[in-house]
Amino acid sequence: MPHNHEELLKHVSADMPSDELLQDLGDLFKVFGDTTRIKIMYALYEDEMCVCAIADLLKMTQSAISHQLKVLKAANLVASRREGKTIYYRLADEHVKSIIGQGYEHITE
Amino acid sequence: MPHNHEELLKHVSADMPSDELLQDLGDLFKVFGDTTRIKIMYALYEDEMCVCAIADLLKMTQSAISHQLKVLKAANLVASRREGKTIYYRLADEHVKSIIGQGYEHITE
DNA sequence: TCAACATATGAACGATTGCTCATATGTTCA
DNA sequence: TGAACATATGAGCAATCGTTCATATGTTGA
Repeated sequence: MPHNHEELLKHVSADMPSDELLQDLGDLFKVFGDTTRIKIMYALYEDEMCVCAIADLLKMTQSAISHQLKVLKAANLVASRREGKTIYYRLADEHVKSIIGQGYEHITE
Repeated sequence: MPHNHEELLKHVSADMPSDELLQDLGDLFKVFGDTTRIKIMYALYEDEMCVCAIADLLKMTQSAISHQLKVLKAANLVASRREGKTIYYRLADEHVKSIIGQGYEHITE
């Protein structure tokens, strides 16, 4: 007979967040899971930037950057403001820095 | 003439980590970017668990869990020990909890 | 109002990902 | 040693992802 985990499972599943929240968590981290988006967030670490400056910095097309900014914005990781023709993006809150910071610590150990 | 960001770019790119590190960061977060793996990490939050207990808990096949544990282990997010036929997995370090914790805070605001 | 600029968006395509299925490896006990 | 159990692994397939290309939207100044 395969071994029995009934007790353990009862305990652990009681402490598990809802499937919906776990799905949202995965979706959030998926946004961090791409080098281009990580670079964009790092670029915005200190100051806001317009789309074409980010494109110049990363040597990528304006379109590619724009698509990724949309993803970042949908996840509430960046915010933007318009100034004439230009749109400036900035990090939306401190979580971005602390999440990246923790990741940084993990890989540089 | 499109507008000029030379000064800004010089400053920002000086503060950017290496491409290799940014790639590693993206790869790390990619591992967090899947609901199954998030669930596994949550299951291990309090205590170690064997593979079949995790499979039972998540109602998934042993094979699927085993594949994902391999990904988690390659990223140094979980560690394992053998006890007879059974292999117990546990979280590898505190970064897992703090990264998930920061993500949790971000989405529950 | 129209040309130039800045950004956004939709379709399409190649690459990556997560699961399943079949099977292999490793361990215990009779 | 061989049957039963626990886990790992490789191939294959559908689904998702990130980019490009073409084009649309929005803003300014002449």
